[in-house]
Amino acid sequence: MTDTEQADRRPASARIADELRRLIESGELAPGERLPSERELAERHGSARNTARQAIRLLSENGLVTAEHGRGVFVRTRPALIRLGNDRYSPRYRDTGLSPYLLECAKAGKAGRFEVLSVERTTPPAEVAARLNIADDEPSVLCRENVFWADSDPMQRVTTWIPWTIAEGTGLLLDDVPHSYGIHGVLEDRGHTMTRIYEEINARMPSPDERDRLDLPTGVPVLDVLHTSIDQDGQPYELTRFVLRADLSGLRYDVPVE
Amino acid sequence: MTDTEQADRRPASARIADELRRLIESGELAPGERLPSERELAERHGSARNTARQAIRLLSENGLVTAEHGRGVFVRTRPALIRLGNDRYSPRYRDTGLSPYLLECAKAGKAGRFEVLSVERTTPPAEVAARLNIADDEPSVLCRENVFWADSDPMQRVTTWIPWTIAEGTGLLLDDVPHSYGIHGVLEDRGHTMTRIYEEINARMPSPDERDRLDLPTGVPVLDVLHTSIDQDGQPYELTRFVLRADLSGLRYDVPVE
DNA sequence: TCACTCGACTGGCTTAAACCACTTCCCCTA
DNA sequence: TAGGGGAAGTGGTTTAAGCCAGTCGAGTGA
Repeated sequence: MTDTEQADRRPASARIADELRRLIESGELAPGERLPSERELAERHGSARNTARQAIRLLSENGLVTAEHGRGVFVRTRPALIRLGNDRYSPRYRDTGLSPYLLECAKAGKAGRFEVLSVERTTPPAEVAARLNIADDEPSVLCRENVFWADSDPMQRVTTWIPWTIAEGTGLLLDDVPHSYGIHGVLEDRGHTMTRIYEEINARMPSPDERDRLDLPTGVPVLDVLHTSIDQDGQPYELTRFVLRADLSGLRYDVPVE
Repeated sequence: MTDTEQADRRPASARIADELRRLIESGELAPGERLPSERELAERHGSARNTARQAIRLLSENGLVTAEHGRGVFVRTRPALIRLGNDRYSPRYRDTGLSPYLLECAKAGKAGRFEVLSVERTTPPAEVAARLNIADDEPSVLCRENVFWADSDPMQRVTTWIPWTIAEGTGLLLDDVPHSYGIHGVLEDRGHTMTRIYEEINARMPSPDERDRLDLPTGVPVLDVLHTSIDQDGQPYELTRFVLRADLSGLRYDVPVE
């Protein structure tokens, strides 16, 4: 009784969302399956289409469904995590000769690759210059922008800033970094040892630009990760910022028990 | 020209959102300041109120503004990060005698405290039992639920499972854990040394329940963090899950350069 | 057989109007 | 002076209608 009363005083959109949520969580609506259309949901509940739309927005914000323009609204499939731990440079990874991203993709049966958007010598933003401990009034950093793909999904946007004094002569200006371990592999080959000294992780909804570039469905937050490393001399040598979709890729740190 | 054309073919709500975004990023609308009301925005742009509303939703999803029922829409203040690195048990923290959360709150000039929601001996969920390497068919774990407050903001929801064999006799069943370093301090006092072996971080929109309990404004994602630790004998001794609002608390790992 | 077009369907955006719920503050009363 | 009531203003929800834009398949034509 109390339940019914409580349910009835809630907004209609919340009630529609609850019914759909129940169907999804009980498995009656399987992952990947299409929900009834907005118009059908509205008619079925005797509501306006906007009310059904609001219900779907609620589910979408909860990560249960994803809307695709012209196709329909679909139940989300379970997230596939991508490893992104703090032991990124540990021997466990180095031994494979692959970057952690490629390695995780391989384990998940996906084809991973970096697409280079741009490589250029630029003047860094003030915050980047400060963290890299360099002057920000001259074009003193190498800035690389990549997109990492897992199969056909754009997974993360990566921007890396490296002091020009470290980058010059490394071949990092090429579109195709000649090392399957990526930039870090090239730098290690040149005698640099790297230590992570700062990492910052935030979650937020994507900007329209990010939504475009990462091809994000509605309601998917992004993880915004920033980290810096120093080399063996204590000099900051790299600042990297990732923006990655949070539904297909989480962050994982997993130490095997020996 | 091209810009204008491009802008004109975009939805009106996106254009309103862009103008507000510009005002916010340029500082003309300062953090904490109130935006024009939906009705005023609509009239000013010659649009319907719903269109202004949609614009605000876009900004809200991007974490730029937050809507408060009956009061208005406000520019977000800059996130105050809470440290949550993998060096949680390092001497740097131990020396202070405070848990990392309390320490970070102190540094940020906020009063942090744990509110205990429940402490009980229960049967763990299957996944928890598996990670703690115990049988899941008897009430064999201590389960604690806390809410962590920073000043008057409910910041994170914490659930901790500890094998009963480890928990019994520690005083962990009390509402008030007798140690400012928290559960981990109590366990360390009893001779346990802990090592983080698994950490998983995801971002998603909150469930309605979480939105209630954490008192979340619209458009704020949560970070969902799960980790386990082992003791000196290699036995899993703890599984903790945090759900924390992503706008007031990020995750940070910060090693000072010596 | 291939390529294209078109129609039916999907979600996305907008309008205009109404009512509800919450907050704030002012004014009036006890 | 302290408290309560109410008005005004805010965001939240809903309705009903229309048009736009993307998807997909059936059918047509070369």
